[in-house]
Amino acid sequence: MPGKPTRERILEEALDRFGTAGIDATSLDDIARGVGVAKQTLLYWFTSKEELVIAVLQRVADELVVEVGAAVRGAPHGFARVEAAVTAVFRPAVRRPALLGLVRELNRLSPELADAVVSRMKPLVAMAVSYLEGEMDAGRLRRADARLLMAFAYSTVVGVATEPVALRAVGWEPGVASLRRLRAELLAFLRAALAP
Amino acid sequence: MPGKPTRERILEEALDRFGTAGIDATSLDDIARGVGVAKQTLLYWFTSKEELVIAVLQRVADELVVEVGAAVRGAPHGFARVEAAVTAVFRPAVRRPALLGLVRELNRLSPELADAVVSRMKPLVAMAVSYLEGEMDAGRLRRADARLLMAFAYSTVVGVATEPVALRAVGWEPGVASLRRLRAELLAFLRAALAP
DNA sequence: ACATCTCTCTACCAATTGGTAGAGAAACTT
DNA sequence: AAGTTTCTCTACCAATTGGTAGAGAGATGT
Repeated sequence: MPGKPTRERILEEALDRFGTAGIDATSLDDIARGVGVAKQTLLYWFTSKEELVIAVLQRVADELVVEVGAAVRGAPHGFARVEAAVTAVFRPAVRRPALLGLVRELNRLSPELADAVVSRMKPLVAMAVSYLEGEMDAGRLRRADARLLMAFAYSTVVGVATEPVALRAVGWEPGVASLRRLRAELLAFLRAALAP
Repeated sequence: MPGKPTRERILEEALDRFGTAGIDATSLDDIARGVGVAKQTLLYWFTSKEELVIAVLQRVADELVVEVGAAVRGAPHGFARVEAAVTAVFRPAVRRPALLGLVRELNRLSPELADAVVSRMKPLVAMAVSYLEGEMDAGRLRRADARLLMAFAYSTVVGVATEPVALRAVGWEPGVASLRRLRAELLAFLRAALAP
């Protein structure tokens, strides 16, 4: 039982379930059973399911923002920086597929909730956009609508990371080696798409 | 009440709900209420929820395969053909966002069900892959793993079409004009990514 | 006229949903 | 030692879930 405190374990289990099965399709009983605790223990730590959802979303948003932000700031300029961002998104996605799956759940959340999460990401987005525009001005990236460009890159990365079925449809089989090649091809794809 | 037959209206309503809210999160009562009919009428036409799910999935898969297949076959060679495919996927996605949303639901289906749908798409995938490889051999497309290339392109298109929240996060606002620009930028993105 | 088939309904059912009430144990304060 | 706070539990609850049983209405065939 010990190790991490109960609240922590609830949050992690909820993150996994919400991200893979979907929020609406995950019951408090599911989570409680996964943690090995009574459902009422969840409702002690989070007074309602919605509160639990909010807590999980905040955690995911913060984690992603911090992780990606750090990786990007630490990388040299040029495409290497884009590469660092992609890798930073990709790593946790592989380790924990539910993470990006949860980001996708945003689309079926109430607008207020979704907005709350999105606004946390705003600074990171703004930073990325102004960086991309700078690179375009310097001629190091293809000139285009930087905001949409980012949306496309995001879609591509998150899509690949969260859609095993689509990858299976094109004959891809999971594994460490093939995963490495997948990332390499993905970066080549993005590099070509962004090159001037 | 009349117009389309009941069974048809059930299928359409189910498609919309499954695609937007998710399959598990959609109850038979929801669908019945949407159609304006008693829940038991659903269970007359489809003996269980699973059967309804299967019927909806088959319809979506067939529709997409036929529509995209026709568009592609009718287009000239080169990138124009890719463009035709993207447009063919994009059009129904805009008209009916639930369509591609449902494709995403595949990831949380039972493997057997997902496989059944995927195998219907296999011929189209095979055709696309061999076409891409031909173009690469002819030097009209960047040399790369054609299968992964397709997975990336798919992710990008479907992601943009089904994730309004992500688009809002980069400051995009829906509308006919901006939608047109979105598609133009998306095609430019793909063209750059695929160009030799 | 009668029977059959097609379709939709009302009336239930057991299981599961998110949530409430409150008991019991253990660990701090005083 | 007594009281208070922190944490987890059992026992419920009304509402909703997917699904069953079967009645009734309307058309069609004989």
